[in-house]
Amino acid sequence: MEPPPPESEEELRLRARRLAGWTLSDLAGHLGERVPLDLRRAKGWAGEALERALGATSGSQPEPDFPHLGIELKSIPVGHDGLPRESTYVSTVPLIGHAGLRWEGSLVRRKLCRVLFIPVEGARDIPVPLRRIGSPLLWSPIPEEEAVLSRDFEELMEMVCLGEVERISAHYGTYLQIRPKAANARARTAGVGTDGRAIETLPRGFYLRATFTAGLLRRHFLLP
DNA sequence: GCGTGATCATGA
DNA sequence: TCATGATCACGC
Repeated sequence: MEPPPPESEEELRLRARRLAGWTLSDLAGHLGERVPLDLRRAKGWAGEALERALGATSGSQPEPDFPHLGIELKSIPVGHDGLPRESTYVSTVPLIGHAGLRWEGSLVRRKLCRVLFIPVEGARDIPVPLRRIGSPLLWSPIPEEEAVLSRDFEELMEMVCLGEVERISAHYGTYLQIRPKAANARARTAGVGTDGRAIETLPRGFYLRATFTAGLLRRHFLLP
């Protein structure tokens, strides 16, 4: 049910390809689990179930899901048109001690360097157990995409380091954006305020815009 | 609280 | 209608 980590990229591709066409009910049965009938209290279930089925070294470590292969796994909820319904979480935003952090040395780059996207039907009118898993896409950013991602990252991190975290909204960034990533709006973590003073602020995460991932899927599949 | 997996719910 | 800001669960 839960295989060891795949030994090669090819093995991972084959495992993912085998899941295409399965429903979430099939996936749960394969893993010996129950499918949640409502995702409101199980938002990460599909993504975590795919990790288990593919042999990702689970856990919440800040590194790609398949560290030995340098591959990050992302399930992506798609509508009836096959296009993403949601943005994609990438990683936590380092809010302190990262002045001068460049794209090249970032966790965001390490994770986005190679990503296995697995589309999953996400239309709300399809009961969760009946939602189907799609064909996987092993993606790496083309130079033009990486250039934009790199610029977004460095511009956003510059704001963070200059003490402008509180001024950052999800409107900033072309492909990459910063949004809250916390249990609730009262959560607090250490950050830098104006004048470089320490502040307590809402934890944030980097996300890929849905319009960006839509572009990826369009490039590789026949989509509107 | 942190970092992971994300989707929900509502205001624009 | 859709993206933003808010929220849910889990292991540690």
